[in-house]
Amino acid sequence: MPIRLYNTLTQKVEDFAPASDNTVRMYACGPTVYNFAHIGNLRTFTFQDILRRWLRARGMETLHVMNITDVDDKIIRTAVQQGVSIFDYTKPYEAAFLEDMATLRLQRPEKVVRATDHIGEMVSLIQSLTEKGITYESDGSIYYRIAKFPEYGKLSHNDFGGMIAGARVDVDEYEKENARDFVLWKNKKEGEPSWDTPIGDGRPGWHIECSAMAMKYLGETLDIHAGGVDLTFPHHENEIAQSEAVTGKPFARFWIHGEHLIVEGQKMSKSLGNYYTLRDVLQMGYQPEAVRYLLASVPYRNKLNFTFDGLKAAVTSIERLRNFELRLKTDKFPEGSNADADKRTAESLARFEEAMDDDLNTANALGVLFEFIRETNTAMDSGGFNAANVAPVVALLARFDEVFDILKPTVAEGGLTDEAIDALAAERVAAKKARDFARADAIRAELLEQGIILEDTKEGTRWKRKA
RNA sequence: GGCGCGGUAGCCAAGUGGUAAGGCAAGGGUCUGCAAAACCCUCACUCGUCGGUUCGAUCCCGACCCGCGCCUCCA
Repeated sequence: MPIRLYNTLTQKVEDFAPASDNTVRMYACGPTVYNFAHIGNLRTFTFQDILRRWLRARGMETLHVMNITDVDDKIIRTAVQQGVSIFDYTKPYEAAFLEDMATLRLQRPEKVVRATDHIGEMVSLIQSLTEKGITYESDGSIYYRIAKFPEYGKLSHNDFGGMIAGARVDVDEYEKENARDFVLWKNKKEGEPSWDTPIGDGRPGWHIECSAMAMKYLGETLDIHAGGVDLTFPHHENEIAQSEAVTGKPFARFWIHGEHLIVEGQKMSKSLGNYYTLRDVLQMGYQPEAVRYLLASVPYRNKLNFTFDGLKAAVTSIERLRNFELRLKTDKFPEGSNADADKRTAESLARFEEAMDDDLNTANALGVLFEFIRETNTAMDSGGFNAANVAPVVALLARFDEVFDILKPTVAEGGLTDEAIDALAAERVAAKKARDFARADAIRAELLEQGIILEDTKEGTRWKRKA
């Protein structure tokens, strides 16, 4: 079965394959770097990560471009206020964003590109639009006349036809012919950064950057354009208008939108005090994997209710998965092979993949895996699992972790190394053997303080890091 | 008003026209120097409400109630 993805454009789940060769050309709207990313932003980027990882797991190559919006009204306003250049203002947030991505184990897209490095491309695109008679100028700014693009509204499934006639003046100081017309190039304002170009001294509007950068790196028709739901309109609608008016070709074959995250049942906002960055959550003592697991566990088209109960549940779930992996790798199983065990593993792998193929149904995929783990644990307890059955299970877990990536613990800086833990664990075993339980318990307590849990099993003592 | 999404056990959540996955929590048990950890078992006659279609509906249709998103910057 092919991978099936929901396409906002057609409002249907469709079979997906790249248009040409084996490379998926995808563009994902990245962050505006005026602040630290919050967990809501990160939910969207986690969904994009799951998407790209699953495409790759299914044997495709990805050419994934993510933009960094490093110029917009908010950035300019704040930078001017602080008396720094927009570059100096955005630079640390851009770095922080890339750091957060790495912390959350979000794979780096093949290309991460800045808006301000592509002013020339944007200007060319605006010039092409002007040549086609789609733009108009007002007060030194250039606008897109949506009346010239009859398909306007096809992505967000809105009919704007009736509104074209009712020309209004926008509330800001720019004159527009139609309320829906949007700015491509903003005239320079005194005291604000600008670029002196053939179309004037000014700065780009928000929408043009994505069209320009996407087409520069990925060609006129992308396989996938992804982003948060809120971008569907107007941002993505405008991208379509800009790009297709110039090329006459579909801008993207698949439009994939990730739902938002809410916090404790409410929209996240600073005024409600439920606004969290990744850094905030990690400071509370949670591991990045727990955040990643929680963000990935709800299918991307559903709203995700981020709660601390949910985060704790994620921690415990990860432990269950890791415990199983640990058992698989440390238990001694009888020689030979059990046919039922292999059959169960093969079927679970197939069901896991089928769930992921089904529009990235991560909740279902996790269900398959947990059910498999319970059944396999039972088989292990009752002797229905042999040494030769281990390898396929290891492969199944690897397949799972290829996309979820939560099995490997994050080792804190300055924490105990594996070798140091091994040594202490061995010392405790010796103390136990000598029936020096006081010493043994002391070591156990000491390790626990460092987040290391010791487990005495039939095969001996093993240890693990707390999730 | 327009477009769209959702209401499944204490919480999160999958799902199908044929009688409810999974995770967490809770209760019980196995194991153990004690403990911890681990593992196992139990846990929705019921899927917002009311009608309809059907041999049969949580899943299809209609109405209604509730919550939410977008239509303005926003992941």
